Amino acid sequence: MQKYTAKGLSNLAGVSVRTLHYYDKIGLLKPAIRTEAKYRLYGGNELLRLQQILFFKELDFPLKEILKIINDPEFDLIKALESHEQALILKQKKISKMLDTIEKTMLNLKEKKMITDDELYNGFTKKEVSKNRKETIEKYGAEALEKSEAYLKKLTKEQFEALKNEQKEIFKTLFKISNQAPDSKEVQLEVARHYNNIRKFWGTVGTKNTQWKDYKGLGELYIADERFTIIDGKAQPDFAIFLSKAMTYFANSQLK
Amino acid sequence: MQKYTAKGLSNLAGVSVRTLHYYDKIGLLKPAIRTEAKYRLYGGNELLRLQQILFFKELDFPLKEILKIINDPEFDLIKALESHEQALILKQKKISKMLDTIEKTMLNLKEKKMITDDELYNGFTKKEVSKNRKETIEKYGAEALEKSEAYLKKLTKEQFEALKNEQKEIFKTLFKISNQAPDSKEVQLEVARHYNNIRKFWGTVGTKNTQWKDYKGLGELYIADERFTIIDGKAQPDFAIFLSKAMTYFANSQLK
DNA sequence: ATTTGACTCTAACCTTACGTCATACCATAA
DNA sequence: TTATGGTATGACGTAAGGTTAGAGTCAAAT
Repeated sequence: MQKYTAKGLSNLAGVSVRTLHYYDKIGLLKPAIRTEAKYRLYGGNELLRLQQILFFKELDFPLKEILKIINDPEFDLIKALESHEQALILKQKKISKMLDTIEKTMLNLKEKKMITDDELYNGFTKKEVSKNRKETIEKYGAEALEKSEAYLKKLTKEQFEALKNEQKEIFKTLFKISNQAPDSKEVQLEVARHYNNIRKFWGTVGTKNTQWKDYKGLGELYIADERFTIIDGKAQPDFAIFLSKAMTYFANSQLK
Repeated sequence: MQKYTAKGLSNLAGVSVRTLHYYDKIGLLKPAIRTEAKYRLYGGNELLRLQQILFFKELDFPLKEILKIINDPEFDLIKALESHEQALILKQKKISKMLDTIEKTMLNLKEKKMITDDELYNGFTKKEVSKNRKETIEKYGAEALEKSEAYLKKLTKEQFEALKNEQKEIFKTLFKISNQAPDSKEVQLEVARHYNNIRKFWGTVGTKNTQWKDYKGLGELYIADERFTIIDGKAQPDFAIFLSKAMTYFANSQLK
């Protein structure tokens, strides 16, 4: 009868040598003999037994169960298969539910979702857009703009509208006192209100640390996209810069 | 803001306290504060964060993945959901395959399958059957008979027919030399042939040890069921006893 | 005869997501 | 004041092996 070394059997059956060691240890598949040097040697019977093991393993039976099944001929195979079948059906149902949930979640996200590039810059001509981008890049670097846009695209439309509309009042108040220093007490107080107002859109996503970074990024976004700082119908780029400075100061002061 | 103690949050969210400890340790959910006595206290934010965690956990995301998702707002949630969806679909397909295989296996087993009590004793009148059983019990004990019958019922029809028919020749040879001692060399040689012949029906099921036990059980079966030892049309109960002895001797000698 | 290179052995630690003690500390009500 | 019950840390256990590490073995090539 032919003998297989560990590697040999491993190659034949497509399992790792470690697996054979393990099966040996737990008594699932002992080698036919051990050489003088303790080498495992398997014969044809062991190959067949291994194939049986792999059959049940394919069906996701735990090894302990497999051990029972092939060691104990008294074992009621049909019953085992039936109960295993039930378990698998349950698993399948659970997965179906999860798939449903994922489907719904994605639909939700996609529906309320992501502003397209077009939407992002609607109301501007392409020329204006590229000019705006160019200027922003010159002043703040390409990275800052990229981060701003990436952030913006992650907002839902809902959040985008909220950003544009819900804070008009705070912005008006801030605009009025924008002759003061960005780090003055009065300005900072109003910025704090702005922060609290906006924070709810982030929910609990992100650590506090990343939220401060986001908040600074939002300031840069205000500079990059004039629509946010339209006060009484007119864009106010200087105010956007003032605002960003005030926000950055606020975030930094909160960081420690 | 309201505070939750470990148990409190655990009750609210339906997770164990140990889970909270664990999430704390791996940095997935830190308590808002620790009291003087190191007690964990969670706030509303932590409750929300925990609910997010549980949402993804429900979808079978590993905790590491969840950590990334809710800590890094840059993380592409949709992509993550999509790839997870694919993984789940694959899982489902795999399970479907397994269910198929199980179905087929069970069909196979049931088709070729299990001898009914009727079949087991067809050809005998009920009286003869109960007499046979009674005698066997008297001679070998109830346990031996039960084991024999249990074994027999686990055979497929195919195997049952094989047992009845395929060994006629070996039996005839053995019958001829049944005047010798059961442990004589010549008898044992023939028994070895019988063993090798029959062993193929067991395949690789069972350890060698249990196979020897089975072989002895088979000997008792021959005594209990006269159909196996019909030589040239006549039942040979004495031969059955002789045979069983020879088989037992063979099995015992092989055991060491 | 020796040196490679490919294998082999055992032992031990690592992984996931906690459950389950063990031991000691803390808080509150009767 | 004690009984009761919550809390903390630490350590071990789970399933099925993966992954080194250190040491021994085998056959072929030099």
